[in-house]
Amino acid sequence: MIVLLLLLKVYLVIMRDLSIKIKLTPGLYLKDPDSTELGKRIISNSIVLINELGFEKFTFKKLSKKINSPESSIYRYFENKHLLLIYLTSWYWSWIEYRVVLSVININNNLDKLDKAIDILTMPVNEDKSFSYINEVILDKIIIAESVKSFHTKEVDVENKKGCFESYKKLVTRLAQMILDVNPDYKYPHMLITTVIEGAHQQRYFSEHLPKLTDTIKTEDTIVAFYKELVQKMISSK
Amino acid sequence: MIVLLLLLKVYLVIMRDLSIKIKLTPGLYLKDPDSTELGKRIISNSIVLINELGFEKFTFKKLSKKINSPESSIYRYFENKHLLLIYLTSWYWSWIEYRVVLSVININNNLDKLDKAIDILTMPVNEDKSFSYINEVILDKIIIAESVKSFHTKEVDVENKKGCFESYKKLVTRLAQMILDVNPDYKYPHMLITTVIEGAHQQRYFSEHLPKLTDTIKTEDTIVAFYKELVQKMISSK
DNA sequence: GTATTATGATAGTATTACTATTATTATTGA
DNA sequence: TCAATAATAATAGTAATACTATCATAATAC
Repeated sequence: MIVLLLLLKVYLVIMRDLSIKIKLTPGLYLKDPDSTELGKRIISNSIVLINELGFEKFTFKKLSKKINSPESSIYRYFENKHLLLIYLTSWYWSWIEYRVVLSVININNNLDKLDKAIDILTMPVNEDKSFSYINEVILDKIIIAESVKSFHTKEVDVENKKGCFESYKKLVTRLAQMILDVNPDYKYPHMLITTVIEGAHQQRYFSEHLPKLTDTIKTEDTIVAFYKELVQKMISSK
Repeated sequence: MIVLLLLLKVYLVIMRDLSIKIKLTPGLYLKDPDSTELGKRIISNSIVLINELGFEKFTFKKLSKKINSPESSIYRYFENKHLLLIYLTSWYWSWIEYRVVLSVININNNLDKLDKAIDILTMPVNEDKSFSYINEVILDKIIIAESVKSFHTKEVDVENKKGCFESYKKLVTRLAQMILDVNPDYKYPHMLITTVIEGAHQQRYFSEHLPKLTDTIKTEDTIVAFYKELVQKMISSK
């Protein structure tokens, strides 16, 4: 009983610690949106609006109407909508990493750990985990539909130097290490992981919009199964 | 000797046939750019300019300056720059399919055929095959950097109905069939192929801009090797 | 209770993404 | 060969986008 309570405490501390840690590098914003009420309204409403309009048709003007604040106030938080998108994706990847860490903490077999982690990377987010002011279900949709745009720009090298993609790199690094923990000789852990992460998102997008490009079945989750098999076959020595 | 000449003739007929076949569905354009001098200048210069500026900063205005024709003339060929991008990617996938068909025609082992096809899907385009007025080396760069934007929009479903993505689907269907020719029991041929195609492009992009997300080595082509192994391991009936 | 900071209100600008109109060539076809 | 047709050029214009600037006001901190 005491052990259980202790475990629970460890959980909560980690959760609290990590939830507080979803503070992102200052290179992403002009003013930390997590530090004010307006900032939080910008984040939560931009998620809804980007999902509704798509990133191309989303503008700060429209967002300003939605939150009843002047456009110029939004510009005090983010240089432009592209950096806001990077902020959202960074938050997302940090949140995914937090969930990976949490879900793996009481597993002591490396293969099982990796398996659990792949689950989190490839499964869709179905319920809002009610992480403060961010709707994770909608954010997950945005990531599937829009996240590739965050790094497919001419500014990618400059932004990369500024640290804009650290959250994603951190997650990939962690998972690459988890692969190496299972098979220390495996040569391409980063390629494998990004193939899985981006591939799973891509397949989800295809199954909704371009079903001829995939083989998903409505009733069962073929995507998770496919990428789990992929990882297993690739890292099995021999 | 006669056999050789006959083979050559078959080659040329196929080449001519396919090269002529890189006429794309009329849903993509208002006026076929392949039918006029101006249309061809629009295509060839847009490839160069999109590569230079990136798709976001590319505009019909800037293109019109480059080709010394009014902006309104470009609008007579394409409704907007997004449909021009779809046109370019469609042309690209049709061209890739043409190369796949050609490279595989004199191989009679299904596994070797697939292997050769994966080569074409995953290798970068190094030399301009001088296909008329289109620079395939630069086009390949655009596809790697920008092609995901062609279908990651709110209009994807409408455009899909108009046939905008038929070239890509046709290629994927052909390769899925090639997988089934090797292993008729394999369940996810489309997923596997899109994972390979998009994955290879993604890894090339990462190796240039976000190297922490991949494991490529400058000296050798790890990307081709990685995805070949992936396909082989996935379809081998264990 | 003043200094600081955050937000609101308003205005303005260059560029983008188009549409429209008319003039001028080039091509076709009778 | 001349008229009709089609294609392009030249020019103008508009609403929206992507910002920047300024000043007033409200909230908070010391």
